Amino acid sequence: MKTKRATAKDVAELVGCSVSAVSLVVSGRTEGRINNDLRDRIEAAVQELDYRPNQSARTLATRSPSNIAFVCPDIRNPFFGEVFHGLSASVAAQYRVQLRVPSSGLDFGIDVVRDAQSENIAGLILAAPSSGVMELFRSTCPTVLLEAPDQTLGLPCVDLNLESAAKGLAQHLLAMGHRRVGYLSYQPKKGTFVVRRHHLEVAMQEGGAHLLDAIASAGELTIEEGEARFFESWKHWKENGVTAVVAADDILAYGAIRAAKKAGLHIPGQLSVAGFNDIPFSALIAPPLTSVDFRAYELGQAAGAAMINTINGRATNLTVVETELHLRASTGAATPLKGPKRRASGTSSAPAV
Amino acid sequence: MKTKRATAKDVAELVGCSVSAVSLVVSGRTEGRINNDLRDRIEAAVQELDYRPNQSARTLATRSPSNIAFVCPDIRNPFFGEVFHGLSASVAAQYRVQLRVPSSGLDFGIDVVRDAQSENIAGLILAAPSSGVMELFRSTCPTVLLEAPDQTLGLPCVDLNLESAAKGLAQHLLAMGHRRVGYLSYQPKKGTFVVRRHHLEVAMQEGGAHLLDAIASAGELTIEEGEARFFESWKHWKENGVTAVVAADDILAYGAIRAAKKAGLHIPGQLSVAGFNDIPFSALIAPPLTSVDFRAYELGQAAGAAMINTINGRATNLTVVETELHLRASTGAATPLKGPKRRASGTSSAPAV
DNA sequence: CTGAAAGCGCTAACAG
DNA sequence: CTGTTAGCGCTTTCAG
Repeated sequence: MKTKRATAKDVAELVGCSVSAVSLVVSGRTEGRINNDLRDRIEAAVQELDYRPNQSARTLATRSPSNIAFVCPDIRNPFFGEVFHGLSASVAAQYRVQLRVPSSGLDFGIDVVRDAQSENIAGLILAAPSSGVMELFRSTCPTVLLEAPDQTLGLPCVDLNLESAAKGLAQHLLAMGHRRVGYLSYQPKKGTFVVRRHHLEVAMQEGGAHLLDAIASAGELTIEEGEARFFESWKHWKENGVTAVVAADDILAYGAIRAAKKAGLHIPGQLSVAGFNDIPFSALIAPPLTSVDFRAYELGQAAGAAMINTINGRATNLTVVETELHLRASTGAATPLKGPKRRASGTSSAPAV
Repeated sequence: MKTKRATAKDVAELVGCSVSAVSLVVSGRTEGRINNDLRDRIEAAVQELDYRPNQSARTLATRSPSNIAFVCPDIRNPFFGEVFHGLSASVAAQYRVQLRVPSSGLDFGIDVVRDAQSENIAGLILAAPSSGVMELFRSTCPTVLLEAPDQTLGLPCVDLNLESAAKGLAQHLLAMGHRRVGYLSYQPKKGTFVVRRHHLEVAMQEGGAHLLDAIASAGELTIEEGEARFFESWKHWKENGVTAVVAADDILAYGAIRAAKKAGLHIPGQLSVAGFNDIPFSALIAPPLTSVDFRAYELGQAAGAAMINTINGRATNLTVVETELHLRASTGAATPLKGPKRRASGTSSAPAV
């Protein structure tokens, strides 16, 4: 069963020729080098032995690796799956892409990056790297950063237009009359999350509104965490007249919705909820979630294109992928209120749909 | 910037020693071999040059690869992300795992498998391989199959207990009075889906009920496909008195729910819906979906364990991971009906929640 | 047209 | 204790 994998030497011995001949034949550069008879015999032997060249050895010899590594924090998040898909498709003609994620926990550390670097890879893509990782990072091959605003290393980046995303969301909420908005954050030190919150806050303030942070930010990107952080913060928010909550990511928003429902709040009657990312499930939950579409597939494609350019020495500094706000039923008009502070005592129970 | 990666030779030259010395030092086997002074100087040079051994070259030399490849159909499906996570964690002490997926399309072909095999890998894990792939497959290293019932090659397998899953679901539906159940299938030639449907049908029949296939099975695992197939089949189902629909996967069930709602059907009042997989979002949609939990993380862990065993020559034939039925609001009592056939003409519109 | 030889970066015997 | 040698599987000059 575990037939030892055939090597070029095996083929050569079977045919009675040299290894170089089989090398030429399998790589198809037979033109004017190998006569047709020999070629046919080699090809037959290749078939028979099911020989396929050892890619690692080939890479070692040619110094032209055939795969690029994609490192991301958590592949369970459908967002990264979609990014991976776009990336993979856009480089498929020339490279295979292999995914690397932390074996456990919430985010990748420098170790995962170094593991990837220690293989022979043509390029490296780092998705949403933490500042901790970037401090320790040393480039050893063409590298592209994805979703890494604030990282001022000279590396090519592909970022989302988070400013327009946040601004769009803010304007929507402002137009609906929201002046006090709770914010459920995640990884407050990671560039992409810093920026989301920042632009949202700026835009809200320009509209004369305020962002109120949750008591604590989510430690993990799970529904449960979103739920727990919401419960923890709700008293504080309620006392300060919060009429809408924005979550740093849809998954947390799901948790917020669940918690709000459990607390007997009607959405959006008593509380509006919105998120970032717009993963496909956001349109299906109850109520459908207002969210900013991050165009994950495009992001992956852009990363692939940037990678190819970088490998070819035409490094692009920064690519920006646009985002799109999707308005759904989870956001609605703010409950009318009089002063800047209101005591939303109890709940005037509208049927929680 | 793109400082050429340092090699063992570079380190040796800087220190003025042989490459073997640095090899011994970096791999920590310095005991009684290298004197402390030399060791320290080498370590200093390693630091200075930021030397890290080329893993591919090391593998080539030692013939003991350090990573295992995981091939799966579609990483956008959170199920596989979770499996990957479990797998990754369970082999972390000894191996890194790298993911391989098709660059586009819905399923991996033999090409993806061969790409993986052509690297130096310690093991290969194939998730839900199609029969087409398995026909062409030739093992070149320890291989473990995941979710591959019906594949009678002599390879170690990790499967779900699909029989108890389907039986549990059937019994639930039977108890609720359902006698005509629509079935929304996906990839009807892939082992895992064949088996899901089969056991469901058998269990339904034992209870005197029938499974009615959709007009066509879903070509892709997306909400849209589920929706389209439902619409297409609903007339047929309705005419035959179908009171519940089971989807081969939760994602399709989401589509069915959306379609049913659009058709003005109340769930579960007029139609019950259930799925397989129980991805985390299933508890959040409206209405929450009754589904069979596939324990993705455990499945991944089991695959990791089976892999380790196989590598160590103690191949396990088959590992079965249990499943668990989660009852939620999407399933309820069948609308009372008189004969085996009922004309559910129109819709007595109960408010679609 | 074809084979022998060198070398990619590393490790593992074996001498000194 | 340390360096030299050989070789992992492949590609690539360079002679013949």
